[in-house]
This record gives sequence, structure tokens and C-alpha cells, in this order.
Amino acid sequence: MGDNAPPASLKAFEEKLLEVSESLPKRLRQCADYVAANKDRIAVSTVAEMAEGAGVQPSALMRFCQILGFSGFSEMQRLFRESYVGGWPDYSTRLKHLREKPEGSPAALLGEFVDAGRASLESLLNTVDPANLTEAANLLSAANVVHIVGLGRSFSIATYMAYIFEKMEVPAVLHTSLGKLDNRHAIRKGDALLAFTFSPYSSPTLDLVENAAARNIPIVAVTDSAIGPLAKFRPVTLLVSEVDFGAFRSPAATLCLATALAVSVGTAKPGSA
Amino acid sequence: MGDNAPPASLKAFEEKLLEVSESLPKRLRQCADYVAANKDRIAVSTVAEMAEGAGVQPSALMRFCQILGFSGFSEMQRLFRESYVGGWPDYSTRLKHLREKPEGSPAALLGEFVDAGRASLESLLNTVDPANLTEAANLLSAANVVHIVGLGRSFSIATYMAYIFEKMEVPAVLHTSLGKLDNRHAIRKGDALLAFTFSPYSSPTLDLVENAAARNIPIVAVTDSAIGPLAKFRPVTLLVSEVDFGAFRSPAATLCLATALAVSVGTAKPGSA
DNA sequence: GAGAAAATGGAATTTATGATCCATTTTATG
DNA sequence: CATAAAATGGATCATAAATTCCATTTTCTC
Repeated sequence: MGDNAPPASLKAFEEKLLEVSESLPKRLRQCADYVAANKDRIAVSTVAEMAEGAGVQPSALMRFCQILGFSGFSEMQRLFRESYVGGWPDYSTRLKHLREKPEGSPAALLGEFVDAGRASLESLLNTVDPANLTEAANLLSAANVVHIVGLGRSFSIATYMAYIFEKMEVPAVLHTSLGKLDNRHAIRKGDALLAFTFSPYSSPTLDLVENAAARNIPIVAVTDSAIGPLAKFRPVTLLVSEVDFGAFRSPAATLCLATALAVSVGTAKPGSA
Repeated sequence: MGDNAPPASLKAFEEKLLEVSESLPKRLRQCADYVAANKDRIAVSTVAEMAEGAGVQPSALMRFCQILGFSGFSEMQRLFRESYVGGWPDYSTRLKHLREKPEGSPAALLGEFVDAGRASLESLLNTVDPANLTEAANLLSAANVVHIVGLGRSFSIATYMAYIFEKMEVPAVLHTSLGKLDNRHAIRKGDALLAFTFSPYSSPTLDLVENAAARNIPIVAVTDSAIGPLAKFRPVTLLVSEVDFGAFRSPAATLCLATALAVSVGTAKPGSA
């Protein structure tokens, strides 16, 4: 039973939440999950708002508060309002804060990468040609099977594409070069190839593209240069320029493009055969 | 007279406050001063509390709100509450819409994802605890070998981590569950485990974490809930809140965090042995 | 599969809070 | 100093929010 002292600090609150959340029925679990993920909202929301967010009735949320040891929502809210430390400043201020941390500290780095990520997302809308994007989506949704290739730096993007395609029931194969097998003959007439490759362009990817091009398989290329080694195969090209931070590029933009492309294909595709 | 449009942003609010405060009688001036000095409290206080703080009657504070152009205290408070929580709920509904009837060109879709990506990067600065990030980086750089695990949705992140670690000469192993082999015995004393897992938490990942926890292997968890199934193993937790819409979640924020973490570890690590 | 216990949804109730109003006080002005 | 206008305090009213209660549904146990 939950008839016990209410947590007196945010730390105690978290512990209580953890302790309690092990054994909770469905609705109360939803409350716990939502509250855990939106602690910051508690101070400024009403029961009704929180309940709606969690997808439960207000009364369920009340019960949840009581299980945590509070007399009700108000008492829980009081805890959060009291320890509400001068409202969060806006994005740029927060960023500045992070950057003020010691040079090279993980927090400062995170700030830099977030910033780089945002910048590269912004430029994405400029570098990607909408017509090409539409063409790419059409081409891929018309394919029997979409073959995805991307190695090295691009491998993570390729795996993510494979994941979304599978979720959206788009027939797709991920080419991994596992064991140096390149499975080029798995690519059949009527299929399409989706290739990700960035500046130290890996040769297995190029080989696969070259082979496919020779057989007139339609190709979509996500790459960083219009005149890269892929250009001569005349693929439908989606350009991404990733903002460097130090030696590291943030793949956030590429990932974003990949997601949009995958969802376009997934929704355009008629119900699976 | 103060019958004018209410400020629509914090910036507009400040300007209005300044403009108005020149010519104000005693009590209203107290209101202005107190409000200016305690803007952060507005979101979480009642009229009565604010009035007491300013040393005036509630009715005086009401009048003050109206002079600023608001219909009353509630409307002013709404401005502060909304700018505090940011625009996340909007995205939820927008993306849900998108999923229900996917109208719109791929380019429009890309626009949506870029927006969502930017917002989720921004919120990353709120959810990740800098102290935990530092601790995670220290813990991983102290390890002999870093073991990376992440399946399903998280697999692409895991592969990216493995890529950067390798580039930075940090000894790391990617656990893929290829062939259902979980290689749990590859994790030795002195190693550390880095686990990525999000809401349909995959059981192989949990198993691996459980096993490692039982052997006192230090664990860093990148996840979406402080009370998720990983919580009971008390890992160093890095929270990323990606609102869940099946395939529509953009992992840009997680990727960004992963990159920052990897680079932190890579630079902290003393020259390779 | 029947019965009991737990959990849940939604309406009804209570409380707290915001907003309004007007008598009283203060300040400005001739 | 008298008068009018403005400002203020505090009580009252209206409303929105928190809380409780109970009928219904679900889940567990024998």
C-alpha cells in the first residue's frame, strides 16, 4: 500500500517513483511513464492536462499521486513549484550555459554537437532538391525490392533505413558486406538501389552501384557532392552537406533526410502485396 | 490607457513592461518592480502569492496585468507557462495527423522532420543531466573495453557509436545478436557496457544489461524513461525524450548525444596502449 | 468458469483561485 | 483649503480546478 510519507525532495521523488513503478497496473503505469518523462511540466500544468498527456482519467492521476505518498496532485505540484529554479531560459541561453563549462567537457561538447546538428538541419532544406526528392520517393516506391547500401560512416544510416522500411512493410534488403559477400546478384530487374556514401567513399559501395548501373537498375544516391565518384552513374542525387565540428560531422541531417524519404516511400507504397 | 493587445512573447512582455513602468503610481510600481525581478515565479505562483511578494493587494496586481494588455493574471501566466514548456505537444499532434492521412509531398514531409529534429535537439539540452554525461564519459574511458548494445530502433545508433569509437581508437565491441549469439562472456571485469534502448525495449538488450549488472560491470544507459526496465539496475542514465510515434520518431537527438559522448570518451582516453 | 478483489472511468462535489466591484483613502489642482 | 480625480483595499462573486465517490469493467484465484 502507498500510505507513507511524501517525498520531500526531487531526489526522493525520483527514488520513490522508481521504487513504486515496478508493480503498477496499466493506467497507473502510464501515469508513471508520463510523469517521469515530463517532470518539468508538473509545476505548470493542471491535473486535467497531465492526465490527458498520459492518456488517462484525472482520477487515475490522483490515485497515482497518492500512491507516491502525496495527499493529492496539489501537494505533488507544490514540491515541483518550490524547487522550480528560475524558469528555463531560451535555447541560445541554455547553449551558452553549456559552453561556459570547462573546455572539452562532455557537456560543452554536447552543446557544440547540438548546435552543429541544428545548423546542418537548417541547411538541409537548401541542399536537397525537392524535385529530386519526389523522384527518389517515386522511384523507390515503384521498386519490387529496395536495396540499401552504405558502409563505414554511412552504415548506421543504412541500418536505420532498413529498420523503417521493415516497420512500414516496404520490401527492403540491407547490404552489409558481412563476410565480404556483396550479394550483387540479389539485385534483380525491377528493384532499386539506395546508396549512402560520404567523402572517404568506400569502394564496396561504389562497386555495387557500378554493377547496378550497368544493369540499368534505378539508383538513388544520398551523398555530399554532386561531382563525387557516384556522379558518373547518373543517379537521382540527394545532396547533404554536413556541418563539421572539429573532425566530426554530425549525421543528424542525413538521418533526417533518410527518415523523410523512408516515410514518403512507406506511405506512397500501395498496401503490401 | 492600457487597452491594447497583450504581449505575445517574453520579449514583447519585457518591452511592454519597460514602456509602461515609467508612469505608474506607487502600488502599481511595486507590482512592476516585483514582477520584473521575479519573472520566473509568474509561471508557478498564484495572484495572491505574487501580490504578497510585491506587498500589494491581489486586486492591484490584477489591475497591473490589465495595464500590460492582458485580460487578467491568468492570461499573463499562460504566456510564461507556455514559453516554459516549449512547443512539444504541437509536434505530437502534427505528426499524428501526418500518420493518419499522409498528405503532402516528400518535400513537405522533409520540412516536418527537419522541424521535429530541431525541436528534439533543443529539448535534449533539458533532458540530459550534464553531471551524468560527465560521469558516463569517465566511466567509459576508464573501461578496458566498451561493449555497445542496441537493437531494433537503436541499432543504427549503436553502429554509429562503434564507428566513432573505432575511429578514435577506443577499444569497443558492438553486440549485434547476429545469429542469436549474445556473447555475454565477452564482457570481462574492467569493461563497461553502453546500452541504448527505447520504448518497445528489446529483451536481448535487457538480458545483457541484467547479466552485466549482476557481475558489477558498470553500465551507461541511453534511454527514454527514468523508470524504464533498465532503471532497476541503477545505470548511469542519459535521458532522451523522443515522443513516440512508431516509425515517425526522429533519432536525431539521440545520435547527437551519442556523438558527443563518443567524442568525450575518445578525447579523455589516454593514448592507446 | 464462478466469485472475489483490484482497477478503472466518469460524474458529482468541494475547494481554491481568479476576477469584479465599490467604499475609502490618497493625490493632484485651482 | 476645497474639490475632483485617481488610486487603493478589501469584501464578494464566479469560475475553473482538484478531489472524492461509486458503478462498471477487468484481472486474478480457486
